[in-house]
Amino acid sequence: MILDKAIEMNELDRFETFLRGRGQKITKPRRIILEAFLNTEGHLSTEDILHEAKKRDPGIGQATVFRTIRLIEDAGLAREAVQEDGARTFEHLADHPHHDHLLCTACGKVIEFLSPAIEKEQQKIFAKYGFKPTGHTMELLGLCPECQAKEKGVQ
Amino acid sequence: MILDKAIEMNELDRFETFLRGRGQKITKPRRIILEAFLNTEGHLSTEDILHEAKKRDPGIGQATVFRTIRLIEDAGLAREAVQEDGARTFEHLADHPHHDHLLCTACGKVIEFLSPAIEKEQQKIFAKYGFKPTGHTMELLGLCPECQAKEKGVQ
DNA sequence: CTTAATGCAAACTTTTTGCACATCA
DNA sequence: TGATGTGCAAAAAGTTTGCATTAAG
Repeated sequence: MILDKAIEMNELDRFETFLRGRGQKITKPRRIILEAFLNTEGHLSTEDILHEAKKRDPGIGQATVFRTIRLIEDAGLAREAVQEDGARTFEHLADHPHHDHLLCTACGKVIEFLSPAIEKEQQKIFAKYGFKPTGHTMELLGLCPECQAKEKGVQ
Repeated sequence: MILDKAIEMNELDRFETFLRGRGQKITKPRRIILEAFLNTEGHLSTEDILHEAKKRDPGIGQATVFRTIRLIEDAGLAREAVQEDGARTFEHLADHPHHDHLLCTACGKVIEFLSPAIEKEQQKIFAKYGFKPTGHTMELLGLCPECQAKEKGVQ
């Protein structure tokens, strides 16, 4: 708990520094929305974030959530991660340097992984086409062991 | 032209077989929408597809486009490829077995590539977590050589 | 105090649905 | 002919914007 808090403070600080740097204000709703986002694990939809924020302060409006998510993204604390079904979700970035996703198309389970071999190959692709890398996303889709078992049982 | 037509007939056939297999009907709007989609290169938005279909038959409604795109996807002839900005686009699949994308975040240019080394590593990831692979998407984001040059010039 | 941010509601955008009519098998 | 599909328009979702009020610096 103490550790969690420490990480969160750190991110709150980063967010505040970011806002101050752009001459923007540090407001209660912004702090609440960031906190709601940081304290919830996984891939959150805008709706999830609104819901979490409302738990903390029911007066929060969704417009503010949308506006603040954009700020959190700009501050480099969140990344939009589009799901298979096209749903827009956001994931933490600061305490999650970089990873790719392996997801189960049946139950929606998400496993995060990092493959240095793949990262290296990606750099080769960038170099081959003369691109300056700025980022990448990779999603591997499949059936997790549990869902494979379930599938066999049912059919 | 003759070759194009041959490929297209082939895909139309596949689509018709798919529909027949599900007891669904092969209608003029469905043929027109598939044709509009197949004859336009690149990554199409739903709007693009509607526009192309309307060129061929102005009577086509957007609801039919949405309903038919889903069929085309289900038939395995198209894949949804979500763009950086969250826009929903579709790309051909049948004449385009598999590839990944390298895209320029400045001008939106898309380069398709295939890296056997990456494909092999991906299989290892699936195996490591016991997943049965069903697909994957990978997008590398960067600045293309032209936009790098432009950036230097301006700044 | 001054400027920016908020919450609400209305406006937009994109996608889906209901239904009377048309079309395919 | 009977079931399915179509186009239209209305409804739903999801997101953004305008504006009077509130709050931060």
